[in-house]
Amino acid sequence: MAQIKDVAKQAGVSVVSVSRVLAGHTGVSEAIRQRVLEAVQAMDYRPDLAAKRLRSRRTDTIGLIVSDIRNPFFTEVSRAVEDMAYQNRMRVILCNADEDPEKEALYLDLMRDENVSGVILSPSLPTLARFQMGDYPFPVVLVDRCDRETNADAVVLDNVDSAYRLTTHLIEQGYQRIAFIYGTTSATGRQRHEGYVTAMATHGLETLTQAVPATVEAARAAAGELTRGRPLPEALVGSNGLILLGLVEALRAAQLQFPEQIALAGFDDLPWTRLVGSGITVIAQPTYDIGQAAIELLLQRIAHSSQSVRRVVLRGELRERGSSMRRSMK
Amino acid sequence: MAQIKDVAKQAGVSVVSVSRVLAGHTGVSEAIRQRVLEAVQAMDYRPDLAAKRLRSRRTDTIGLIVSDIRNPFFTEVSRAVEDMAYQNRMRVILCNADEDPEKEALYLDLMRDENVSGVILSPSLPTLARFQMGDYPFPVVLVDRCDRETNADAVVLDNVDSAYRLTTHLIEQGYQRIAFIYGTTSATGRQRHEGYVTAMATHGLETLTQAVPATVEAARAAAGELTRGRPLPEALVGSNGLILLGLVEALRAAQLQFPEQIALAGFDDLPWTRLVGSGITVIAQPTYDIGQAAIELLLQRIAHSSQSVRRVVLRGELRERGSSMRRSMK
DNA sequence: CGTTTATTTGTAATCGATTACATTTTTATT
DNA sequence: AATAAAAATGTAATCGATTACAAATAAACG
Repeated sequence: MAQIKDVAKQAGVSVVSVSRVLAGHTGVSEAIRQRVLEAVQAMDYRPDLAAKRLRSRRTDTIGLIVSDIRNPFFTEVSRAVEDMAYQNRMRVILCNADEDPEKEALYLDLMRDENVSGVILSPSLPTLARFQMGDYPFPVVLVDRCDRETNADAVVLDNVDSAYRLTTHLIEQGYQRIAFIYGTTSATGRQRHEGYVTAMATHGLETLTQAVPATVEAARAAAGELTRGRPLPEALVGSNGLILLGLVEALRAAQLQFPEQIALAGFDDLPWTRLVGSGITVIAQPTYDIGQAAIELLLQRIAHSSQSVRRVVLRGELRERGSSMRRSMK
Repeated sequence: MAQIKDVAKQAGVSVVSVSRVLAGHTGVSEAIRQRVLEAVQAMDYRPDLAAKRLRSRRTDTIGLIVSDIRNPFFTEVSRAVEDMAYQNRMRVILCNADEDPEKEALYLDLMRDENVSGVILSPSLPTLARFQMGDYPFPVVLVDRCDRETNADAVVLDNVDSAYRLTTHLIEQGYQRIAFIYGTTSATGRQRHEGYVTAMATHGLETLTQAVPATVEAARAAAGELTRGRPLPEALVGSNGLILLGLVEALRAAQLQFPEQIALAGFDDLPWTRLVGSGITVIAQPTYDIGQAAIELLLQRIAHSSQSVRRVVLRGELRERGSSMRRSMK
C-alpha cells in the first residue's frame, strides 16, 4: 500500500504538500497541486484513516443510537442520517439500544471511546430524564424524543398537536367513546396522550386510556380488556405503529369488524395500515426529514459548539383512510 | 483525558506494562497487573482507539453492507450482526446500498479505507456476478444472496427448496393455476423461481410467471395484469415481502377477495401477513440466525484466512395461514 | 553456589499521517 | 531597485498507543 511519502517522492515534493493538496488547503501552487493529484491517481493512494485521526484528533464519524431498529420509523431515520452523513464525508456508527437504558449507556460510552464528532440519539425515558448537555465530550442531538425541560438540540414530531388533530378528526366523524392506548416506554407516548386528553376535554368528552409498555403483546392485551368492557368503545387510538399492530390483532381475536363495529386510528403510516380492514387513519411522520434535520443540527453544532440550542418540530400529516361510518350520526 | 503514560506513572510502572495488562497478555506479574488495573480504574483511562489502530494495524471493525435497510429481513439480520459483533468486542459500520451496485462499490471502497477486519455483504446481481474472493483486502461473507458458482463464504436460505415446498403446499391444497411473481434484482428471486418451476413440473402443471424489479409498485402492476387475464389465476405467489405487499394492493384494487377468489402466498413472515384477509401462508426466514451465522463465519475467516470456503444453508419454515378453501376440491 | 534458562520488566523505535514553525520564493510598494 | 509583505514550500515535532529488542530479575539444575 502506497503511503504519503511515496506519493511525495513520485510527485517530487514534500509530504506536507501532498497533505495540503489532499486537505484542500489554499496556498499551494497549481503546478504542485496537479503533480500531486496525478501521483495520487497513479498510485491509487488512500490516506491511512487511523493515522489521520490520531494526529488530527478528529474522526469525522457520527454515532447514531436508535431505540429500536425494527421500528420502521427508525430505519427510515437511519437511512436519512446515513445518506446525509456520507454526503458530508462523515461515517456513521449505527447502534441499536433495543429500548434498554443500559445498552444506551454502553453505546454512549463506546461513542466516547470512538471519539466521535457527534451523536444522534433517541433516548429512553430514564436517559432523557437524566440528560444534560455537557455530560458528554461530544455534541448530542436528540431525535423523536424530548420533553419540555430538555435543554438540548432536538428534532421531534409535533406530538401533542398531531394527537389533538387525530382525536378531533375522530370526534368530528361522530365518535365519542374514544380510547387511547399509549406506550409508556418513551416520551412520545406521553405527549400524544396529552394531545388526546386535550382534544377530548375540549369537546367535553370523557377520556379512556391505557398505558402499556410499547410492545405488540402489551397493546393486544390492553385492547382485549377494553373490548370486553361495556359499553364498547367506539374507537381505539394507538400511540405508535407497534401498538396499532397489537390493536388490530386484538380486534381480530375478538372478532370485531373495523371500522364497522369499532374504529381504529393511530400513529405511523406503516405499509400495512392501508391493507387491513378498509385502511386505518394515521398520522404519518416525515421520517426522512426528521433524520435529515437531525444531522443538519448536529453538523451545525459541531461547527459552532456554542450556538444557541435549537429544537426542530416537524408536523405530522393526517392520512384519512377507510370509510367514515359515523359521519351521518354527527 | 488520561493517557497511557499517566496510568503508568500512577501505577509506578512502564507504559508497556500497562499496555500488556490491558491487552490481556500473559507474562505479567499479578502485583503489577493489580496496580495497573487500579490506576486504570482510578483515572478512568480509555485507550485511544486511533493510536491503537494505527500501531497495531487492526481495527476490529466489521462492515455490514445491506441491500435495503427498509426491508425487515435486513434490519433483523443487522440486529443479529450487531449483537454478536459487540459481544466479540468488534464495531460495526452499517451501510445501506439501496440495491444500487454503484453504492455497493462505493461502500466496499470505503471499507478498504477504513481498513476493516471483514465485511458482510448482501450483493446485488451485478456485484455477485463479478464477485471473486481475493478481490478485496479483507475477508467477505455473503448473506442472503449467492449462486452456485460463487466461490465465497455465504449464509443463505434454502431458496429453491423453500419455494418448492411452498408451491407443493398450494398444489396439495387443490390450486393448479398458480402464478409466481418474483424479483429480478437479486439472486434469491431467481432461485425461488426455480423451486416453483420444479414443483409445477413435478405435478405436471403449467407455469405462469412474472419477473419484475423487486419493488411494491412493480409487483402491483404485474399482479394487476395477471388478474385481468382469463382464466384468472387461482393463486399468486410473491418471492419476497415487498412483492407480496404489491400483490395485496393489486388484489384490493381489483376488488378480489382472498383467499376466496384468489389465494396468496409468499416469502417473509412480516407482521402484517397475518392481518390481511384471513392471513397469508408464508415461508419464514430465520433472520436472526442468518445474521448470527454470517458473523460466525466471518470471525472464523478472520482468524483462519486460509480455511476452506463454507456455505451455511438455513431452512425456511412454512407457516400456513388462512382457510384452505380448495382442500375439498382436491 | 554458579551457570543456564525462563520469566518479567523496561527502553527505544515505530505506525502514517498532520501541524507548528522556519525558510525560501514571489509579489507588491515606494 | 531596494525593501516589506505575502505566499509557497519544506523540516522537524507530534498524536498515543504497540512492538521489537534488550536488560534485569527469578527459577531451575547439576
